Amino acid sequence: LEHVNELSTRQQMIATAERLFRRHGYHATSWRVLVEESGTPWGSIHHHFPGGKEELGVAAIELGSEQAAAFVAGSFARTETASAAVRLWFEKVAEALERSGWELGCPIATVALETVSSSPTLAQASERAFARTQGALVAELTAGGVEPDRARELATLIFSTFEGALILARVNRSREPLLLAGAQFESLVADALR
Amino acid sequence: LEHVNELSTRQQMIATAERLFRRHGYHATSWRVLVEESGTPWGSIHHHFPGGKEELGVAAIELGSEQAAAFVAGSFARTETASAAVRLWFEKVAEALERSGWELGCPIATVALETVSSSPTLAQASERAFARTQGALVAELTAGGVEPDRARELATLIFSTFEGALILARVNRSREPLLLAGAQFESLVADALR
Amino acid sequence: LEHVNELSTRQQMIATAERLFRRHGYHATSWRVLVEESGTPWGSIHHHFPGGKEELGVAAIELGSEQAAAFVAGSFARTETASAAVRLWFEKVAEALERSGWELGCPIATVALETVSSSPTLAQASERAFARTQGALVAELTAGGVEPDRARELATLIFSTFEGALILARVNRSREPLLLAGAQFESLVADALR
Amino acid sequence: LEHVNELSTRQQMIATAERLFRRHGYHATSWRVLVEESGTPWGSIHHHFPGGKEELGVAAIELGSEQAAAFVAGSFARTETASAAVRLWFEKVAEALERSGWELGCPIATVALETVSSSPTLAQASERAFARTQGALVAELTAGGVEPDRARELATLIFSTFEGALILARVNRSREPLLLAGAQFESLVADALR
DNA sequence: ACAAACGGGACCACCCGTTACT
DNA sequence: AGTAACGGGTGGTCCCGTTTGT
Repeated sequence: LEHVNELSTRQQMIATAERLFRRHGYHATSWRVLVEESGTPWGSIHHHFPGGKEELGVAAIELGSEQAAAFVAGSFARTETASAAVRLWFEKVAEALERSGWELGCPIATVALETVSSSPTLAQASERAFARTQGALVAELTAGGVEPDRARELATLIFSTFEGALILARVNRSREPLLLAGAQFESLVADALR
Repeated sequence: LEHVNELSTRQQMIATAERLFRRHGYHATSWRVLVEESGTPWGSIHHHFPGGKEELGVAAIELGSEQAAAFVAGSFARTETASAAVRLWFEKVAEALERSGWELGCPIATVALETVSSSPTLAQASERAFARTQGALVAELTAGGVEPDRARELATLIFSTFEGALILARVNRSREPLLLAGAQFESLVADALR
Repeated sequence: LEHVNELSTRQQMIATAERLFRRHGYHATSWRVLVEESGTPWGSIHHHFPGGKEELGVAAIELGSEQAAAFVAGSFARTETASAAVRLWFEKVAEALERSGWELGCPIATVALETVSSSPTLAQASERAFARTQGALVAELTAGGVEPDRARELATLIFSTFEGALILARVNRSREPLLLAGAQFESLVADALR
Repeated sequence: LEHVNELSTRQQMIATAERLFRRHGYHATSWRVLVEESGTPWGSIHHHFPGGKEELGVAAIELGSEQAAAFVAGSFARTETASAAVRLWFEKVAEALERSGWELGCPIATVALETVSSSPTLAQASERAFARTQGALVAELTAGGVEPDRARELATLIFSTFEGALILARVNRSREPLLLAGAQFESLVADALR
């Protein structure tokens, strides 16, 4: 029973951190706000994260990439063709973004940009996180019938656009960049399937 | 003469801020570091930026968007077709990024992501800055022969990809995402020119 | 007028620090207590001591050694022979210690012992401070007629005993160690004068 | 068997504490560092030291005074006259101090100075510890032929000098203060033996 | 005897904005 | 146009003691 609690405290901190990092970024998220939002105890911070805030950042980024990869997989699971899956993915993300009041962007990008030039640890975590998400996309495209080399190329392109469109959509408070990209890549992937 | 000096001090602060924001982001850049890096006087901060750090942020973002728009225009000026220009743009940015030790990313994106959900002033400045850069791209594409409506769509798509590829390139320390996108959009723009 | 105030704030902080370091040592003296005791503003700490607590420590140690050297000189000024001066010095220190409720020991020794193995900066400051005080004693002994080489030896011996007796007197809440040492060195110095 | 283990763990913690207190003092020595250095388990702290850090401090000081008293006795055991013993004592301590990289000073003085004005418990422990060491010296001098009253006086003087010279030697990274004092007291004790 | 987590609080560093004065 | 100091506040880290459960 306690084991559940222990897991829960650390996990709850990470989940809250992931949300706060998405919204306000790494530096603007303080431990104080984190414990207030998550309802977890101050005093256990150092116990659960002996590596300090950096360790929290790494954990949050990892959680974010897991969720992102799962989101990709979910879109492919719900559609018949890879091309439709890509479109659905972009559309669902656009919807979720709008529903959050344009607040919940990519859980990796903000922290990555803030820390890539100052914290090697977080920079590597960001790289791994992007690679994992992109890897999920490559796997799904290949499974969907795209030739492996082309799948890798396409995934890099699509994922780049995804990240950029997510930023533009958030700043412009508009789904358009994501929807446009979704439509464009639907046909591009369809071409690759022939 | 004095007016020149004042302008110069302010301008120097903004230029240094633009560089530091690109590298470390908004919150991780303090006035102290700024005056150390720029060699400008402490005491003039409030005089030149009565609006505080936010005003500095707005100015830096504006400077960044001017430079980005000029960079786009430069690529189109140096090539014959719009499709070649897009490719050149991505390639040149990739080169510049690598030359900076993968440190100098987009001057708008980092600050935008950090502040979009907390500072309306900076959020609006980011939106305007993205719009200006994207607008330059639309103008060039139209001037290059792309049909206006398609030019707007293409510009949104290309710019989205540009922003995302810039992030991935920086985090992965690789030009590939930018080069891949450049190549892809060269043919897409070429299609639009027919 | 303001110049006076400025001097006063930093100087007041140092004076209070010297007192607190004497009483409780370096690590047990916090900035919070310091500003409370001295009535100086929190916000100016970093302005007056950009080097942080270490810089405060160095300044306090320097002040302490100045006062100690002045105390030595004062004893020699008030007596006719060097031997009587040494005795008077030990006696006056013993009185002062008792009057302070056995709280105000050596302003250098505590900080020195706490930091000699961890802060080179403070270790050097301690060494300089001891050297200055001991140097004052050498100068006075020489001026009093002791042969220079013997004066240096005697000063080292007397100062060692002074520091140790101060500790024992404080811990035992007794003037005896200091008085005993004073009496012993009176005759030793008298021997050196023949 | 279990009893042996328990004793050993506690004893190991005390021994490590004694070393760390000598080097860095009481306040700069944390439980975390202690368990890391000693390799003893976290969870046993409260079991072995229900009185908290203060109890550890008392135990370390007691251990220190035992070792110091034994060191004194050892010097007297290895020499024929009390005067030679005193000199040997100072010389051996000077050697040991230098061998430790000028890090291992008196196991009592640092903690004593840090806590004498804030923790009555530790202050009393320090007083007892000094008294025990000094008492060993008195006993040896008396056994060596010094008249009891003079032995007490001499011991106070010598021990004062010992403590002070140990500080100066450590801060100056020089054996000189200890050697000088040893030589001086050799003749002083020799005088007392006549 | 040990382990894991809680829990509040304190540490020093540093932040940004403002004021008084040159 | 620039200086120096003020001023409150928060940053992340770490501390020591306690509790709960093996």
